[in-house]
Amino acid sequence: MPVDSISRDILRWYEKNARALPWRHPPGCTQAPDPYRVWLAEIMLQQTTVAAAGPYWLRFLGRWPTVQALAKADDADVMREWAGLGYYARARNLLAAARAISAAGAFPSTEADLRQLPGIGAYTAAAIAAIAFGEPATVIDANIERVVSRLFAIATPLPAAKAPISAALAPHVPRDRPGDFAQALMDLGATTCTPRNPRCLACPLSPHCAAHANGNPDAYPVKAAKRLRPKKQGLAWWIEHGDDIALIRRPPRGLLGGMPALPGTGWATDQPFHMPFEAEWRILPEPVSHGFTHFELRLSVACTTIAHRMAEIAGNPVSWISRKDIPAIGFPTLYARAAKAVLDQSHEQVIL
DNA sequence: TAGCCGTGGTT
DNA sequence: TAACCAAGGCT
Repeated sequence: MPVDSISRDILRWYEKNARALPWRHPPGCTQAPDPYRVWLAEIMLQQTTVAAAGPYWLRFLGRWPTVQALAKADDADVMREWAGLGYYARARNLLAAARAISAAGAFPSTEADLRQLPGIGAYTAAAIAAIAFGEPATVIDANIERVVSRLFAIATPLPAAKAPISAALAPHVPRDRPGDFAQALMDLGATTCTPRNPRCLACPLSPHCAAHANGNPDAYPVKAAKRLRPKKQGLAWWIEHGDDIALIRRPPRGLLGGMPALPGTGWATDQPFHMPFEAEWRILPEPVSHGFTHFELRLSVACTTIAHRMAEIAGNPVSWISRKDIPAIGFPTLYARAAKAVLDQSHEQVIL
């Protein structure tokens, strides 16, 4: 079989330039990595930077060192540990998959079997199969899409370009080192074949690269135009009773699904403020600005103190949490910032 | 298919 | 500053 110069050159580059990551074995390592660790990393890394996922991976692994341990965890504990990382459906699917794997008695070891688990799609199934089990799967993530679309000057706009990209890459996957090959391409995309201003002079694949030869690597990959994000607004209610704060839990699916939250109005482009009951309300001078994937939110916060605690607010069941427990409640970032704004303000008043 | 789904860093 | 982007999956 002839030597594939593309896989040879990228693997050679990887020997010298692989990023040292806590879940990764060094290039050329003959010992297979623990599939649980690889899976946990891959889920956390979906649409998430290495820098953001790293501390979460270490904490999860310390608390739940095996898939069996994770399978026994309480849902609320897992959601609290995930708080701040975003895309909370990943955490719900992670736990569901852990329980399925634990019940099955063995970790799925093929791309096809991995693909059946919740939270594991085409990319993640191929990545785990290649990295943890040595299966010569064709791994395609956003980095590899960029590298391959430049390498072969594929002008079809994403996401339709996915199939031609996969077809172009598949013949180059080395059967003996598919995991290193995938990770090498991802590292190359992250450090060298970057979205803007790619460092072609430092790239081991530039001799093979059609976009480099054309002089316009920046033009790839071609992407469909994306819609602009609408601006929405809303009001959160910070309701104190003695030392306690009223919290709700968001519905199990959808935005911030299953996460603790402050009660409040809905969010919309022209959402009017209203209060859930008559009281003396004080509105914080500045709303909390928070960007979601498909809209931007300005969340104002209205504060009051009540004499008699209620079991529900605006139809939502309420739990009362002590002030000192707020930092450990596992708020998603939006509500963590809203709570901080309130607590910072009351702190100022004490000082003044 | 395309919209939904978080957050923080980079340019 | 605003847009872009990240080891995507689900419906």
